[in-house]
Amino acid sequence: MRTVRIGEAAAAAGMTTKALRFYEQHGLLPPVHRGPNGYRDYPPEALARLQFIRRSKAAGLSLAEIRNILQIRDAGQAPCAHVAAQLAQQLTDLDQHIAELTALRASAAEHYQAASQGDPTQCDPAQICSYL
Amino acid sequence: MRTVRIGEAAAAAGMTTKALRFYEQHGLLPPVHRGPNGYRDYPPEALARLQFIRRSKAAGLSLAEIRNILQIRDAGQAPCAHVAAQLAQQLTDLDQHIAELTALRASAAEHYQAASQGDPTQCDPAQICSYL
DNA sequence: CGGAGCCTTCCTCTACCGTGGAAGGCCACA
DNA sequence: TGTGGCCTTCCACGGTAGAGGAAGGCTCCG
Repeated sequence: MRTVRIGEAAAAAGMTTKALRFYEQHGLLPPVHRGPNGYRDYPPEALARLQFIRRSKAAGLSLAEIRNILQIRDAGQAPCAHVAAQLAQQLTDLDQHIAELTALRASAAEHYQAASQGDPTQCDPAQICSYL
Repeated sequence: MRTVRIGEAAAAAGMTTKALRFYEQHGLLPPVHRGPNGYRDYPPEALARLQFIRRSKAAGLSLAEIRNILQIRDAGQAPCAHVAAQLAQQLTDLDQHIAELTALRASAAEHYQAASQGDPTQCDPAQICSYL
């Protein structure tokens, strides 16, 4: 198992080198060993961590939340309970967000009905558009 | 009908003075007449425009979209057709956004099920958390 | 005359997640 | 030796809709 440079690690995880440096800078990746030329040298195990970040992002977690989880794991604890709590919060947030968008959609649909059936010649210029 | 200063206009429209200057700067409000002291002097008709902006924002339109509508009206045309098209687009966008969030919610719910029922002691540290 | 409360402009900051580019170093191949 | 392809750092930008504040001018009231 050889170490890889940032480009290869990024490609293996389906990310960009920019993203990896960004994650390191923001505490999602520990400072990695540097070769004599200053290049980052990633051990093979780093890939699992990158993939975890990927999965978590896909699950809708923010980088801050992912960082929290990683810190728990790095402290030697199993983050399962924290992950469950985070996901529960996520569900609540999503439900509220979806409800808001759904309400907005209903309101937009009403406006749309009015606007598409309305008569432009009856629109009062002073009101700009009477359908909004 | 007297002209009003920015504070009064903003209060009447339920906005802040910051917002009014911002709208002017971004082309939603035409440059307004200034008094001899440099203060902005809003004519009473300006209120309708502000309220239109308010309604449009409440309908979920972005400032850019609102600006487009206002430009059409300022060009002497009735923006109804454009408004209808904009709202139709808005509906499409909302539907897609809602669908995405709904899918994300389902996936989060699945993860949550797994995480809350899982056994932390069986979690492989190398994977950080097997429920994500 | 003094102070409160408006107004002006201009600059910075918010949150999110990186992307783009500049300037320069390192390495291999022809 | 040159050239292309990696790598390094650091700075700026994007989109959204303003908020916050500094420094200074105006106006009204007592």
